[in-house]
Amino acid sequence: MPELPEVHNFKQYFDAAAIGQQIARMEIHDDRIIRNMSGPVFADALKGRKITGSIRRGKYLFAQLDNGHDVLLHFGMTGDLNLYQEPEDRGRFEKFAFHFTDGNILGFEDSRLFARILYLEDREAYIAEKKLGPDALDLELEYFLEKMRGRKTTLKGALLNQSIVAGLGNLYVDDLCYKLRLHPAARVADLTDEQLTQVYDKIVEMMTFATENAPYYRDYPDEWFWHTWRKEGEQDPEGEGEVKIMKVAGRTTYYVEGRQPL
DNA sequence: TGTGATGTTGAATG
DNA sequence: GCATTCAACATCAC
Repeated sequence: MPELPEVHNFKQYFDAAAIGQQIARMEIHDDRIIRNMSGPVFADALKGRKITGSIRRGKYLFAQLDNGHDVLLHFGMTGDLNLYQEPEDRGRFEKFAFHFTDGNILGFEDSRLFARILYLEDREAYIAEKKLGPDALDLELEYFLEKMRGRKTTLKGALLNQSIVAGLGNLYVDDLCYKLRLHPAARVADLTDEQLTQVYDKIVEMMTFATENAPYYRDYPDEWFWHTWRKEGEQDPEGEGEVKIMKVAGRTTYYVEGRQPL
């Protein structure tokens, strides 16, 4: 479940489990999600290292090592972390695990293998190469307006583009469009600066709420469009129309016909 | 049995 | 070089 708020939760979990820990050894069951080296080379690079901190940018979580390098943890669609002590508590989908010197084990699980794990000598160079945009919580209005103005793509397509803003995914973008009564397939170029400013404000508001209330923000289901009632044909709880499904930017998209006119 | 899934990417095209 | 679109990735669960 990884969009920005979920990765924020992963960071909190990771920090509590791993900061200050030394890696006694890595256990690797399947190295297909390790994208820039083989499993044995990855394990060798990490053995003996200490974890000193972590940095989250959008959906990317960089685990910092005591040699100045980083391990990038990107959770894909189904990535997860699992801290345990006994081998029998290993998750069914664990792909590799950090074995710390104090006996704790931090497993990285991923059923669908869309996660991306990279050993990075230069985090900033990687971010630049990827053209990864600013984290949604660090977004500045002027930057956002300049990046968005005149784009020919859809509103949803632009908000999913991690080089404009890092952190939004399919669910939160639908949520944002619903809240602002904007159609996800609206052309960005057709939106006014005033509308783009509303989008900006809503991005910051939603991500701030979710992270400040982490990990309990899901206890506020009424805050989230997708959480409680997202099914085609249902009525908008605010009485403005019927839920419809369409493909936008290649993703299944839910919106309320009438409430979100094109 | 078929279908779709909270994401990214490389290739193709404009 | 940039912007945009889209199939492909691999597996599981309903």
